[in-house]
Amino acid sequence: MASEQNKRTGSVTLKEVSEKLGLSMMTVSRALNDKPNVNPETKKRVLEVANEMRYTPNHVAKSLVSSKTYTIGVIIPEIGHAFFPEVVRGIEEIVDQANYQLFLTNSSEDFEKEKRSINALRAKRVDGLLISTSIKRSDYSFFESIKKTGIKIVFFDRCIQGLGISCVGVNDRIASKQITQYLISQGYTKIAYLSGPPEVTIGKDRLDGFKEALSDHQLELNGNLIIESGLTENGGKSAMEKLLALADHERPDAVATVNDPSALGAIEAIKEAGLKIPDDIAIVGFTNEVRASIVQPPLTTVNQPAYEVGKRAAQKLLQTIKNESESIENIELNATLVIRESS
Amino acid sequence: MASEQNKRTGSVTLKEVSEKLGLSMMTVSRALNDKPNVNPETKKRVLEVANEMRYTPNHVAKSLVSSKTYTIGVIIPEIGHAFFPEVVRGIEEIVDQANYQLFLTNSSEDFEKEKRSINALRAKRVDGLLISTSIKRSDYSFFESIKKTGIKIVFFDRCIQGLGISCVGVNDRIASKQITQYLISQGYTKIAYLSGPPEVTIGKDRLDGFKEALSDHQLELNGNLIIESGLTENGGKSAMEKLLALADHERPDAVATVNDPSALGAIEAIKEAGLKIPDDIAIVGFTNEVRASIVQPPLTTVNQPAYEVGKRAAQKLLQTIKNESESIENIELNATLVIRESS
DNA sequence: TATATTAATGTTAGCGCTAACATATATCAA
DNA sequence: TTGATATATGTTAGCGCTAACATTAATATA
Repeated sequence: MASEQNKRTGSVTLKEVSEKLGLSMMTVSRALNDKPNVNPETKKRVLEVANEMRYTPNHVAKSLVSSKTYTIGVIIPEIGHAFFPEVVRGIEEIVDQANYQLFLTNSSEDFEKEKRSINALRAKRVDGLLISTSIKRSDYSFFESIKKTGIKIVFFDRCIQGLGISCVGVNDRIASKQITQYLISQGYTKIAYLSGPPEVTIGKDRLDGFKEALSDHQLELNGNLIIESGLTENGGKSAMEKLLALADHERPDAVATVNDPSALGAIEAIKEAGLKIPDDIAIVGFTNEVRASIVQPPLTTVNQPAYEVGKRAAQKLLQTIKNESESIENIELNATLVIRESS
Repeated sequence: MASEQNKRTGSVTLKEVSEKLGLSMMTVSRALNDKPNVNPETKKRVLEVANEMRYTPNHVAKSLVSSKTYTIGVIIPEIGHAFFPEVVRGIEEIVDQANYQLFLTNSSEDFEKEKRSINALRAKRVDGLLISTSIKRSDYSFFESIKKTGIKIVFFDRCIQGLGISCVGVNDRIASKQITQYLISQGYTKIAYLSGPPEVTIGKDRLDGFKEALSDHQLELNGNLIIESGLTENGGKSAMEKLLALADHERPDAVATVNDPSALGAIEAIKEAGLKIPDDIAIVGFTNEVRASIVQPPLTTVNQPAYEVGKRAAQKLLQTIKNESESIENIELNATLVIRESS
């Protein structure tokens, strides 16, 4: 293209602009960065010429000088889960407003990949990291060691406690308690629960909330009515089939579930058994994914403020980056009940 | 923490590692980057000490030297649309395999934001850009000008032709033609169409495919049966209401639509009118979003290979980055019909 | 008038790294 | 023994930019 272009990279450098103007690089730099002590007319000329030459500042060089990259890294366990794109939308909005850019990596629930990504992002010198971890075991030494490097981190949705790292999540225990209380208030008494994997926080917290609601209302906790379904539709279906195979006097009149897919699977099983929802068995989900409103009958569930989680996590991270002494917080957002016809 | 840490950034530098080892920076650099002419024993020591000191190479500095950042930028119109997270998943997979990182920005269908993001990413010196543009007008001068800067670009899903930029998309015209042909093969003859905005490629292409299928089968094109619905559920519903208000002899026996939301809206209208699907009116969608399989009756629609679009686009971009003389291609992936009960 | 003050610009050095060239030592052929 | 060749290491310069200090010219103050 134009003759002023740099041979090496194809882009115009400060030096080239300053030579064209007959000024020092420093003056041009000051003019372009709104620094004081630049003659207004000089500034005008600089801006004109820089524009004309299509000068684009090299942020790589800027970052090397300032040791700030204005980038953050985001680690998502699975972008395919409807929850996370919404979180990312929230993060992106805040990050964009602050003129940061966002590196996205999808760990696909693979902790090895997550580690590789985090290390790559550290090498890229991101100013901070927003992590929803895929780790299932309790070996948090990796996070301990990267915390020691001083990089700013905020966890979201899937948090690890006790590391002194801020976290933004949804209070799953309370939400699960609320939706169970709702079932109880509707007069159901034999309430079953399709639980998630106990080693994952959401699995544990939601089950805890369920149990708490029962005991608050002096309802007996029947161990036979708590079945592990995992987080999938298939899991929900086969778990429900087990419940339906119980003797009449044990059979539940309502089912709470760890998430919507699990509830959707359970609905299938109930329908196949020729039973009516909610007349024979009521059911509630957790997540409020797209299908929840359209399944027959529409599913009562819990809406998680995904977008808000993203926004708050990003805000917290940017504050932590800006302010060396920012406090470590555990921010829990409240989910809301979405009452539909399945209960 | 450890005393070897750099005062400025908190991270260990090559210089610090080399001083500890009593070697020159160059030797250490060579050892760490698997360059030839390093004594195997020296290399071993270097690796040990670097590890011990938790040395993390500074890619910002590397990038400045090499003018390669191993990053690409991805511009998405709306991460909230189910199609795009899948595309991103495909992109991420390829990009990760090649040890690149991915900057994600969500333009929210706002072209001004899109431009700002592209410029910011250029300043960050991304090696390439993957763009699904939000532009609706036909002023492509912005893309012409950034193309001149020499940055590598591949469009995906929403392409702009005639700029000499590669593109990976789904052949909407053919897919739309196929699903219409399917309706025809089922014996429907009075087929209506709920169209998208004509100024968007998908709006135009899908309508074209519909028309082509009709004319290929010598079916008359009744202008009254083509109604603009936009891309939303509400639009689909009110467009369908207009069709239902037609005189009996004009009323369609089947409806093809520009996308699933529009079809879902139309289904609502048909149900409210007390008509049966597909007995009174058949309907087909386009996109195969999550709700399509769960709506009553399950919706016959077109499945777009979103994940594949992402993969191919990322592959093409990486090739374009690697190979200066990579050809400009227009890659069209085929959508597949998903036959369900609504037709 | 001499001197301090401010405004506008310039020079130097360095961010962390590596390419390119330079040097030292060991190994080989003739 | 001499120089040629290969191996291992070191030195210099520079990527594009800016902080910090230096200089010059213009203005204000005593």
